[in-house]
Amino acid sequence: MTPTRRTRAEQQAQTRQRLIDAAEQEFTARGFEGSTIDAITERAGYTRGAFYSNFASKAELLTALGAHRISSFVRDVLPGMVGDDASDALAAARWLAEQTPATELLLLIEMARLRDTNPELDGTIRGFMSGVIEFIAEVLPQAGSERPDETPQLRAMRSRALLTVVTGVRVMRHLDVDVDPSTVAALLTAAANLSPADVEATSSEARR
Amino acid sequence: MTPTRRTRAEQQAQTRQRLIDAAEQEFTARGFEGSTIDAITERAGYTRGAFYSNFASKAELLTALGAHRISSFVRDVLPGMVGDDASDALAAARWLAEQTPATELLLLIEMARLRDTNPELDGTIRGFMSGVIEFIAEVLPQAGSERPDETPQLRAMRSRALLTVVTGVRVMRHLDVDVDPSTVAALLTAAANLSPADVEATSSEARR
DNA sequence: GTCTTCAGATACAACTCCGTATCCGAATAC
DNA sequence: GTATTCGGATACGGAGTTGTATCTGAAGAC
Repeated sequence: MTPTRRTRAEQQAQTRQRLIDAAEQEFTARGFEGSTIDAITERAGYTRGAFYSNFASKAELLTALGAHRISSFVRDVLPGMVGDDASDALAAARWLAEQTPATELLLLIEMARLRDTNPELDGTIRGFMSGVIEFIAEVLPQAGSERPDETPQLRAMRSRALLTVVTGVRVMRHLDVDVDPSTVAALLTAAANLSPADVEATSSEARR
Repeated sequence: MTPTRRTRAEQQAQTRQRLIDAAEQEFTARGFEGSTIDAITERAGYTRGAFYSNFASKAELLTALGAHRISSFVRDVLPGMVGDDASDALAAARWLAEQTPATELLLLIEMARLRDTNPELDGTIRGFMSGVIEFIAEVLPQAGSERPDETPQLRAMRSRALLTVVTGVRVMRHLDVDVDPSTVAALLTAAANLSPADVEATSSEARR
């Protein structure tokens, strides 16, 4: 059925990966403490023995999962979100609306809550976020390439603003609040086109 | 030490409230499944007996906590966030930045994750969100009262947009990403001043 | 003042989960 | 082909958690 690996190293790598995948599903469905090692291994098609010969503890599995998510999210998901087809803000908004529940985001939030007891997660989270922000900053200019005045700082600022909006939308969706695509699109373009002038303007304008 | 209530009803109400407060701390610190009834009751200064004579299960306590949070957040926290002193967007942004970790938001996210196993949470979440959105919609006009063309729909739209941005910022902060106050301020005013024209513009503008 | 009721404490039984210790069988080395 | 190594399975002890069942002391009724 599944193409069986041959060498021991390949075999174990596959086992390890399946455990990580299963853990992601369990974690997002039941939370970290809510997930049991038995449930994870069973979902992956193994027993507890397989788990303990690959990881020392549940926390270590979480760390491994975080590291795995960093790369795959930046490589596979983000590009469709900011670049390419989504250079149109409205398209990006629709893409956001159609996305399946924000698994990695919820995972990140959970990891953040576990920082106190598992300090090693701190680096994982930080790495993930800076990776995402850098990626967005790189892709951003394509959507507004007619503006040559962009400093790296400005791009970074716009990137963070964009990520903030995207995150907000995803959380709202997770909380069953509908934000209609045109609103999302408007927010996205506002974030992507932030300029120092805008920022100056805000305080005086709102101050009436 | 603590002013002791007299009647049974008052006494029990106090106990119940203390259990709810303790539960909130435990839940936000360790998550729902991560918290034990023993830890909650002990933190509140009671034993398991007190718990089971006030709640049928941990899930019921969570629901009670959610209901309690709905009112207190809308009454006590939100006003400082959108109205009054914060009619200045920059002030609102700073207020956001200074806020302690977004306890009720994290609680809400956790509750959303538990929807599948506890369907009654669905109504709680929905009630909370619509309450917040309505509140923002009511307070909003004060900040931009010179615009008389506001339809209820537009106000609702702006309210949702604002809440989206606020939520995004709070999550970013929880994930240790700094979004500087001026950026937040710019996003907030953009959200608060959304107009149908903006929305129309986005698609064509971004489409180049 | 006596009796009743009930909030909360204590004790207990069943269950679940974790981690280790032991075992098995198939790749690797020779 | 035989010996060895090691990924993964099985078995078990121990700790922690939940829910119930029973008990107690003080508030309320009369």
